[in-house]
Amino acid sequence: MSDVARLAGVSIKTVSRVVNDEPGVHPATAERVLAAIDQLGFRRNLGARNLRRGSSTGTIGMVLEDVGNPFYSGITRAVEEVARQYGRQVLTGSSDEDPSRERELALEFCARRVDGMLVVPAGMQHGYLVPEMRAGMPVVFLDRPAGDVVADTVLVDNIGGTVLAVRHLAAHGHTRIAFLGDAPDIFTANERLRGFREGCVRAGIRYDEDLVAMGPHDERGIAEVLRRIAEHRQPATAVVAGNNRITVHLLRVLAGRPHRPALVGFDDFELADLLDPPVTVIAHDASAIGKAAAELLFSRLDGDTSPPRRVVLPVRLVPRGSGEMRPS
Amino acid sequence: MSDVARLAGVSIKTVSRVVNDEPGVHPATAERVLAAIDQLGFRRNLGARNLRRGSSTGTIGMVLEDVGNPFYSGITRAVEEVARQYGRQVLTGSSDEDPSRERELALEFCARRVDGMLVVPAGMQHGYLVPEMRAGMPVVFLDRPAGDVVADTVLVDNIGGTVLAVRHLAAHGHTRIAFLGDAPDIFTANERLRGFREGCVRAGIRYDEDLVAMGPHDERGIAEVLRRIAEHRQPATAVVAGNNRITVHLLRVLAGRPHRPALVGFDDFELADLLDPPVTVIAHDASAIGKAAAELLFSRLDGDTSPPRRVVLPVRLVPRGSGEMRPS
DNA sequence: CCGAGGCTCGACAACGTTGTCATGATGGCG
DNA sequence: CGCCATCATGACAACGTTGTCGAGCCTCGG
Repeated sequence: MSDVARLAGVSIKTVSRVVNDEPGVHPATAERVLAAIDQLGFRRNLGARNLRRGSSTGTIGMVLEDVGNPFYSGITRAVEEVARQYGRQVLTGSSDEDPSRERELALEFCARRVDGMLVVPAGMQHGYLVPEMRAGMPVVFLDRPAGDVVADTVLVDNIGGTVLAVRHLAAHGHTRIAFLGDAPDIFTANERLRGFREGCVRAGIRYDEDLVAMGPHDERGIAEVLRRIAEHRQPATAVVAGNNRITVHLLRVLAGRPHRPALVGFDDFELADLLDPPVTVIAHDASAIGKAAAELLFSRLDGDTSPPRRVVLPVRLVPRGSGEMRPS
Repeated sequence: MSDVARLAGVSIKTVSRVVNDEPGVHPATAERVLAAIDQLGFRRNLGARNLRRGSSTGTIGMVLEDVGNPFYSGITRAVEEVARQYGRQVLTGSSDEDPSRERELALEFCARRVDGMLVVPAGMQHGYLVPEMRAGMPVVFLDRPAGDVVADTVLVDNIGGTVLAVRHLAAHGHTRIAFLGDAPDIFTANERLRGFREGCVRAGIRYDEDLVAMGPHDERGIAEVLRRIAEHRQPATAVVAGNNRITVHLLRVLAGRPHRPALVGFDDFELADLLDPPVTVIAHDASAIGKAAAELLFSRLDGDTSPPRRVVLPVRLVPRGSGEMRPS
């Protein structure tokens, strides 16, 4: 900036005035300054600006599990959209379901003085965020609640969704239904298991632990589970898959088998409608989660100090065929 | 920081020494300082630190078309991975194929003094980056080359891929092949069209403009194009789809039709193998693109000053069935 | 007992920017 | 012509941090 000032024959303060469109600069002077800026390729240093003004950095941080997962990238996109409306940039980082990595990322964002943070919790301990939150940094948790702090949270109706799935299968005559979920220490996985159990109760079906597997989420593991379930004295005729990854892997394992169980998957996914049979799912909108969370965050930044909110977004069952098969 | 100093009864410089693990602080003093830091929830301000040290901000910027598109989110993930190895955070922004938005995002990143930038060009003008590049900021272009600056670029073999696709279809007896591509002002779309034409020449097939449609990339538009092509005196018996979005929309339009053309799609996509028939694609690895680009960027940051490189990543044809159908 | 040298620690400036205030020039008005 | 308001501009401090340098103290060898 001092280079620009020297070249234009003015003081740095005048340059500052020009780049900030402040009034009280003679048009001819402004012209000279702009020419100098152009010639030198000057770009003001936002870091220094924010430091001096004590204003916001114009960034928000987002810690999620894996940007590469379409579910989270849909969320990211929606967040970016909202952030743009509010003139903020988004810093993202993937925790890979590792609590210490989540913490590391979040603290790094804090050190960068983000205006607010969106977190998909990987662990159950979030006490490390308390100092920042007390200092006024809003934090919104997405998809899963925080372990040990009260804060705004945006979830989907995991229990209600799985109840729907079981009811749907039961309505088509299934009485032996299996549940394949993710590791039980993941909040959503656990909730969906609870929903599964409650769905069984409501549908008057016996809940059988032998038909439940939590954890395996690769093809090998799922094939193994399926084999075990098939060998049961009373095998399952239908399966509820606990998330989009599991559904996809399950489909791959089942591909080409003559006898396929009925299936309802949690999470919608692209091309589910074009498979054979089309896959019935519990659908919810990733971008709606991102949008709700981001808007909640920005309302806090706008000064909303009401008590922490817990938003639970609705899910809906999309019948496509795979859940409508009758037990053979 | 001065609060911490006051509370610990030391000067701010000593606090600085403690948070930076500098030697020469008495253990007892350090203890007091750490206690004060903990009590006050102090977190050092990275912005001020970077300003003072004149060092890098530890961030890189990434402008792409849409984080929500699995192709780009795969790239993003790979970039994040590499950035992490080099201790950098990633700022992302979606241009939505809008050149002015791309420019706005890129300049914003510059103002934040990112150490380097990855850009999926939306437009053809990148002169606005010249001042920063001259000032030493490395820029790597991904997926498409820059319009008017020479810089590192990572591409996939668009032409070779489409040539492969045509050869594959021709080998199965097709002589009337259609090409559905994206808008021709998009580099990849145009390259793939060139590859299509060259593929026709090499396979001894007549290149017929009536069977080419560039631009429509929603279901409605694609249905319309298909209708037009089907009404041709010599209709197409096979289609090459120019990218993953077009392939998916095309599949949806074709779903349930009795007579379906053979199909090869550019870009692989999840579940392509489970469709009926499974979709033959020209596959390339999104994460390989991101990895290559990020590594190129960091090699520049490490001081590599060799002339700009153009990396062209290979593609391969994955035969799955949809391209192996013979003309009826 | 003195000086050298090591160990702790603090005062100060500086990074690039902007807010505050002061300065000088200009113009209008009585 | 003198006064005051207005305009255009600059000098300076400050944001939170760290690099430089020097001060004070203690220890140890001569």
